[in-house]
Amino acid sequence: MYRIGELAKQCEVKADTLRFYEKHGLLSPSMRSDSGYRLYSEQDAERLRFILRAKAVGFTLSEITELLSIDLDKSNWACADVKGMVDIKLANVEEKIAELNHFRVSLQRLSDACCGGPESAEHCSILEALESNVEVKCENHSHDHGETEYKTSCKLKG
Amino acid sequence: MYRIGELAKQCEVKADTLRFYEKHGLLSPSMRSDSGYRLYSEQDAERLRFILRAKAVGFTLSEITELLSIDLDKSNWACADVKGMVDIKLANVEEKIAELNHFRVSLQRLSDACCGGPESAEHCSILEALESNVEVKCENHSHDHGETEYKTSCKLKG
DNA sequence: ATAAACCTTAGAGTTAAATCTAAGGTCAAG
DNA sequence: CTTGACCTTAGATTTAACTCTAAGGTTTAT
Repeated sequence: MYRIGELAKQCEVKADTLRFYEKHGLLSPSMRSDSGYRLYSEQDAERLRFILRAKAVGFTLSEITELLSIDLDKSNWACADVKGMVDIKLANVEEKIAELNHFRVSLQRLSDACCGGPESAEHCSILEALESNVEVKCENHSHDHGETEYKTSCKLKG
Repeated sequence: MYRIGELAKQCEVKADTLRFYEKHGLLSPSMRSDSGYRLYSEQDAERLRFILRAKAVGFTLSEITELLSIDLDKSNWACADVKGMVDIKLANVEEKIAELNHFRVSLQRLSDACCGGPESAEHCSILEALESNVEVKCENHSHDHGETEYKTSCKLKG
């Protein structure tokens, strides 16, 4: 039997987290000591590891609750059910990745459009792009800082 | 001048959101009507569009607050400062993408390992992977449901 | 016997960005 | 003159997953 701090350390979580999981029905210690300390069995520890593995692949705690209840009652569930959950989650994750990729591309464009030098930001392409509804379309840019020699290889398209 | 609902509709946000932005110092209407209604100028509307564009590339509201204050005081900032913000955000977004890709790969492996059929989940590879510290290593799998003919092309590695 | 390290509880706080509620005032149309 | 759509405010709620606080009890080592 492990006390809360022992199990926490072993699984690299905080004792707080174990209390939190208990409050939310994910994991309860199978015993209490005479003085009321939580005592976790090896089975409890395994359940915790299940939870942590499921977290590591991206499931939320409420999804994990569902997975745990399926796991305890496997014979009443089909593979299709379990795979369905994974596939929904996968679609979910792919959607978030797509959104972030959109951010990434836009940010990269902004970054590429700006010289990043010590010049005043008065003509900064990034700020200009945010000010007007303009799409940054290129990769290299030199500001017009009133100098006579520069190359402008960047086009803004409204 | 636009009333709150008009500007909200025009920019496809809720009036609540505009009040929220005001409370948090991002956007205040330049006037109030005699009866206390918020009245937004075209300049206010432009500021809102700036905010929404910055949001669309992934900046948080507090980052946008910073961008707005730079934008209003450009001459005291360098391109490097602005590009720096974008690059930090970009790194940030790339980190999140990497994390989600990790999830995606793990989920894909789990999904591929499971037949997804109507069979009982008693021998489901997904649940087995979550139960034990096993890595799913392959793409195709048929369960051993006690049948005599099947192919197991999936290996689990402990 | 006392200090340090551990444990208990209930409940509040954190983060981000809204969203909602209640109770009421304003305005234009019919 | 009343109905309905709009507006006002302050403040509570939402979501997820913790994290922290306060006030106190237990264990272990010296």
